[in-house]
Amino acid sequence: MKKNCNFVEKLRDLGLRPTKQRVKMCEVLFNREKTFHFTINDLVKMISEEMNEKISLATVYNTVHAFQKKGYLKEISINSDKSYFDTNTSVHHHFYDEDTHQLIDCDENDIDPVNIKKNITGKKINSVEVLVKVASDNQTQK
Amino acid sequence: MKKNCNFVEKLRDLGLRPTKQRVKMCEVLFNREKTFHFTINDLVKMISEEMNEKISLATVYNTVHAFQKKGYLKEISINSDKSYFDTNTSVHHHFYDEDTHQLIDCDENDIDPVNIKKNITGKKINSVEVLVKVASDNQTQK
DNA sequence: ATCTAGATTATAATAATTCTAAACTATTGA
DNA sequence: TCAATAGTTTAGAATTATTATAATCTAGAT
Repeated sequence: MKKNCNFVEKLRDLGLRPTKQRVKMCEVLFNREKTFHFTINDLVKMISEEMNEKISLATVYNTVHAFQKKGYLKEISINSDKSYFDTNTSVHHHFYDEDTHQLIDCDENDIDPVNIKKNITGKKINSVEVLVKVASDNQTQK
Repeated sequence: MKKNCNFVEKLRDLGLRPTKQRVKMCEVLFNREKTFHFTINDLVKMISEEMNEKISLATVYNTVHAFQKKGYLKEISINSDKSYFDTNTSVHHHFYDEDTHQLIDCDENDIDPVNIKKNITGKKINSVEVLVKVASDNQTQK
């Protein structure tokens, strides 16, 4: 997606102090061709394996939540014992494979735009997320 | 919704042994005019407050999951520290109020049917859920 | 009435997440 | 340049939801 980005500037733009840890996390998360989904646990592993770094678990949580609040990451609504995040912050939807527990991005053309005809009075719509749960053809629904 | 249902028969039909605890839970969950959403914690409270009964937490978990597996309850995909269940098992969608953390059923007419144009090869669609996150008009997105 | 598979229970264990408070550091401005 | 400070990181403890365990109990069959 982005290459050799100046994450220091990007962080400053978001109003986040560009600490060593945050810049490292930006590199792991955003210095890639493709966006992807992850859990906190995945991310901690990536940091230690890909970057050979150790960032405190508390900092990983803090930073992911800071990025999320600034709209730099998106949390995906799926009922699971853990939280899933997405580096793709554009409006898009997901397939969830109940066999493999994998999340797969819906292509823009896979699902027609969702038409909300009536909203709750006095509220504004922050997001519209579609989750399509799929499983093997030859098994009963979980 | 249902009144004076024979929950013993209903449980048997589902292939679940109609124990005292399961019948009590059916009464709390399904002996109402309206369907509703709850967490395990809500349910435990309802059992002790409305019915003046004490059912072990493990049994409440077991039973809710048994009901879910049999399609008598539906789990709602929302990212939260706890799981939400719905006594309305028909296909319908939800508003989630980020201010009050309340789940609200979408009326059948609030949202047009979601049109999935392309599915994952070899998989069958088990469910399509839309979650519309809303918040007060006069505040920044959470 | 007895048997037994399935259910219930209290409690322990696990796992994700948040809290805490001390140590550290990026930025500001003298 | 350097100290002040507000924001950040950290290890570890605390919290919370959920699942596992293993002993006891019970609905339904014989």
